[in-house]
Amino acid sequence: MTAETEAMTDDEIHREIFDAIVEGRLSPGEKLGQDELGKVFGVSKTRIRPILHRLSDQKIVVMEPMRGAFVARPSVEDARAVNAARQIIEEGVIRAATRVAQPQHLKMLREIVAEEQRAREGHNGGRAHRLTGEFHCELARITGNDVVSEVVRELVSRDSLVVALYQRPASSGCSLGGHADLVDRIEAGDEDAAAHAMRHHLQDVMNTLDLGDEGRKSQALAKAFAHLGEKS
Amino acid sequence: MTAETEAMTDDEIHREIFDAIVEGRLSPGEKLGQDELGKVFGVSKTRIRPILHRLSDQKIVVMEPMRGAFVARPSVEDARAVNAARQIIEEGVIRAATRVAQPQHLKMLREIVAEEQRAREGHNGGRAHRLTGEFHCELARITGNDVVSEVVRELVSRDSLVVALYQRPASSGCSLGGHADLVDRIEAGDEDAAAHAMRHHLQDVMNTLDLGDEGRKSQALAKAFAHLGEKS
DNA sequence: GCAAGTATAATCGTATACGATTTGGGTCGC
DNA sequence: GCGACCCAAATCGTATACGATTATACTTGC
Repeated sequence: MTAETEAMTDDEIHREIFDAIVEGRLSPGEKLGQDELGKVFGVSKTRIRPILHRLSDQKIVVMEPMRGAFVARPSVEDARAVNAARQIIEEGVIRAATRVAQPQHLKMLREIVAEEQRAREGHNGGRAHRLTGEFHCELARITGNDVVSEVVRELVSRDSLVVALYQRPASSGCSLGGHADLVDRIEAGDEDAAAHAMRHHLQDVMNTLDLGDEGRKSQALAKAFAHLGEKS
Repeated sequence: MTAETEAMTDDEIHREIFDAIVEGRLSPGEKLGQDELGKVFGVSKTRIRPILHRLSDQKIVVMEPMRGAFVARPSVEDARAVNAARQIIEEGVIRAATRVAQPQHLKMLREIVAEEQRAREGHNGGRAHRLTGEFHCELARITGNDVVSEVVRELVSRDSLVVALYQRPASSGCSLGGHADLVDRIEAGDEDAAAHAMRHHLQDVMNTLDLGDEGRKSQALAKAFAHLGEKS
């Protein structure tokens, strides 16, 4: 269990929890006990608390006063806000990327798209989703600006929780051609077309989500026992 | 001194230090002792440490291991990176803002521009600079997206330290017409022109800085005693 | 039998205490 | 006189300890 007998740095512990959440190993709403995490990583909760606060700043954890930390459970409004923010910010990103993109960059992007395709064909939804995020991060990296990369990375990680909560069961392979299309526009050097495609791509992703039934966040139980009663 | 006998929440303490840095009350490089801050706010350093870490995540404080926390002292590369990131991200922001701007929004922007002008005429450089940041934040607010507003706010705050370090002494009133021009483009509804103007505006701000002499960050002492010897 | 009130256990938030590391000054040797 | 070494004071980082608050289970009255 505590395989790491070696001392872990705060950043390592942070990344461990961060990845566990973004990759779906920890589900939204799950409790993150301080003493419990402390025992897992072999440290005291004195070091756990600031890490939880940091995750809270990144909006992938929520801390309820005197109750503890939980994996964030973004509301429908949050989901729409993050997606809208991505439409605004990543428009600037893809415009900048289109201006400076080199053949090597396009090659890298196409490789990710291909891997994504393979993952989908193998019905590996989790891996496909990870690569989707990776694509957008790599796109940001083309700008050569670490600050931009960090911002995009944060937004993408927040979206991970959104899809974990609101993804339609059978629609893991939705916007198949979206990314390939973006690369084409970038390669063509058509900045306006690339920007337009990006906005619609993100809008498409939004539309594949199941944001209609508002109560899904608290309907996990209702869904689990749906077979008991059909009415209400 | 500790006027606040009432208990302050962590966020209040955070904001207090944050504002002190952004408004220039604390200069880049200044030491932020944990025990010292604890005594100032009447709490223990257990509560100070996470706050310093949070400021460190926001990149306006740096924490050197086993040495303590200091007000950040962004390098020339950092300065360029933040400005470049703003050019990329705020292009998306001003495009989105141009699409949805209402007369009331333009009125608000023009008021800020006017106040800025007055502050400059009154040779109140500090206030003028604060309003410059306010302008960009208000622009982001037009999008109606809190996530975007937060991102812009963070970038603007980081730029505060850059100008505190690299601003040319006599050039506090540099890009006078820049903001008014931006509002005109938005009012005209010309998205491309607004985006173009934004990029050049940020580039202009960059050009007014004194990034040439690389060592300015550690030349505070050298400059203070420049009269002693001209050679070196 | 069920609801309300109470007591206990568990957990959070903060202060205090203690080892680890750095910094500045002083001393010794050259 | 100058540099290297060493020691003490200060500060950081972490663990432990303790009050405060909440959740759970039990008891009691209706």
